[in-house]
Amino acid sequence: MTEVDINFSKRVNELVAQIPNGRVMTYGQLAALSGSPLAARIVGGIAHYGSPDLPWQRVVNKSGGLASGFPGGPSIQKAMLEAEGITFDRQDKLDIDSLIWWPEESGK
DNA sequence: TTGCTGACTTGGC
DNA sequence: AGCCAAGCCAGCA
Repeated sequence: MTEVDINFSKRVNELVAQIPNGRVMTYGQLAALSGSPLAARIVGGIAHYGSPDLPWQRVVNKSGGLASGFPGGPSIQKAMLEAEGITFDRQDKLDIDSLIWWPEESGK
């Protein structure tokens, strides 16, 4: 009955679903926003065993690189992000500093 | 039921 | 500069 009723996975699930087009988020951010900044791994687990309908391709690691174990390979994720309007500085690296998105920035 | 792995992050050497 | 180890929580076997 309270906001704490939301589970970790549910919280991450909602956040990923709210990522706008042309923006990306890091696992650490999703984890921190979900309540545990060190639970970045859990976000990945949720991504694999969570809702496949969410834009997990917009979820990247803090290194500015793509996620690991992505279905099809990082090249697929890169192609998806490029289709969203994201530009890559390297073969598999993106400008995380410019493409990173925060839920509080959604109105800023 | 318990145990282990896992789509990561950060700090220390 | 790059590499190693520890920590977190949830889902599957």
